[in-house]
Amino acid sequence: MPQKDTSTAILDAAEQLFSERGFAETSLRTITSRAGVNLAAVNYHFGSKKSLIHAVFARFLSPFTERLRQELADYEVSLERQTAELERLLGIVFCTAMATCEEQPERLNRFTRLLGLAYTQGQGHIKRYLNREYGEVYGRFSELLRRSMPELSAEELFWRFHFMLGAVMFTFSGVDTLKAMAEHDVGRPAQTSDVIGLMLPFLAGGMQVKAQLPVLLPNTEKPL
Amino acid sequence: MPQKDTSTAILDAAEQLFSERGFAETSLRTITSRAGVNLAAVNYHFGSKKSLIHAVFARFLSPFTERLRQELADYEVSLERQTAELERLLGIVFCTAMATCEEQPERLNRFTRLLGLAYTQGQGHIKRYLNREYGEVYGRFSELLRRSMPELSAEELFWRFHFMLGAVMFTFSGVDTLKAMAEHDVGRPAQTSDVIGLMLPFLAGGMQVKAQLPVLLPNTEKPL
DNA sequence: GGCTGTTTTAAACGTATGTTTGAAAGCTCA
DNA sequence: TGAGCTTTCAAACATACGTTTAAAACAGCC
Repeated sequence: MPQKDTSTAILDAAEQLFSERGFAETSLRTITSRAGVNLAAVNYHFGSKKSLIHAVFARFLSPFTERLRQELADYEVSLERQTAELERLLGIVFCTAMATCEEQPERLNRFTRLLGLAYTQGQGHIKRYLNREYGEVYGRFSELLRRSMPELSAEELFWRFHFMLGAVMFTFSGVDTLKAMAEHDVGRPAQTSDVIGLMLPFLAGGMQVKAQLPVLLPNTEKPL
Repeated sequence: MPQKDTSTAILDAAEQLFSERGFAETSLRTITSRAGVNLAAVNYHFGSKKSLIHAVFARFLSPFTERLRQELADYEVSLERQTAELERLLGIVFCTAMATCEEQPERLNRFTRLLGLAYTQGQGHIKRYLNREYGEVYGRFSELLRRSMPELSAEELFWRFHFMLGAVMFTFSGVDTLKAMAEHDVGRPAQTSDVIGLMLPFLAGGMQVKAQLPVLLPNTEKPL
């Protein structure tokens, strides 16, 4: 096979290593030696480590957001004939993500993990980059989400949306570890699509549960 | 006021800085200068950066797990007279956490963020330490969780538990940012207890939703 | 006051990192 | 073939890090 070009060798190694160890914990030397290229190649092809990180995100997110923009537009049109439905909207996002890397399903895990790292780990420049570059599609999605749950107050929608985001991010961040644990505990191996199948009802159930004031502090009557 | 002891000054600074930037991104020099102590003090009092990280976790987790162990034992006893109930069990964990740092409510956010970082970020030694030191209480909790949802298969319970964990971790990891966003978007400030109040129904709703095979791939009939 | 053990300090050490350099190698097209 | 451009390479650079050291400052106690 024709050996792959230096830039993509670097991107492949970086994507995998970043997702395994985080950004700060992965050195350019580790990346370049894994990729089988010279250390200086990163600075030659990408300029800096920061730009390499951005490029790793862009390689996945650009095709993904392109597809998603289209899918959301179609969905928006379809709303004129049928009613908004949460699970369908969420399904679109998952399907678009899976379709974006259908020849390498493990990339989906790696990538959600990268997104989770970008959100939780410091490295403010990543969040700024993502927002600048892909913030618009995100805004369109959350508008459609709002329309699919018109009975929810803005406040409840905001928080529930982030609860959902957390469940997704966290799960896919550690999905390989979790799959191994699941196989060990439960005795049955799981595929990514199985996990999504289990997650969708959970998310929809949490999003659509009737709002209520719960007994916030069950134990206030006993001495703490 | 009597200036605080060197060790706790270091722990305070480390707890805050780690939770803001992550472990690898926070240098001992930043920590000691924030704490107003000499650089060598960390190695003198804690031995190494690793041990400092462990100590940061221990300072919160030891009292917390101590309380939680007791609360769970009480709950277990109460199960002999009343039926298991998910929201009550979850409420116990939240309340115990809030009670552990009731004079400094912002520590709860910081701390969940640290736990989230420990889970998602590499640094395998942290996970090993946490499991070794506090794994037992976790096991007791998950057993009680199982009992509160007897109708769920082991597989579904496993995954739903981690979806829930993700929602909690992610939310509290970024709860300060999220509160600010919420105030900006929704116009109403939120307290941590408000967030918990909104989260509990979401979690319970997702956990208890009737299992079903959803239309996994809504769009398979259209060309991708 | 002077001794003993503890704590603090400034300085240095060794190592790892991201980046730069300037020459060598490879490639394209006339 | 050979000029002109792109790409690779080994080496060095500057900086930041965690850790160690040995002397100074401090504390408690006889």
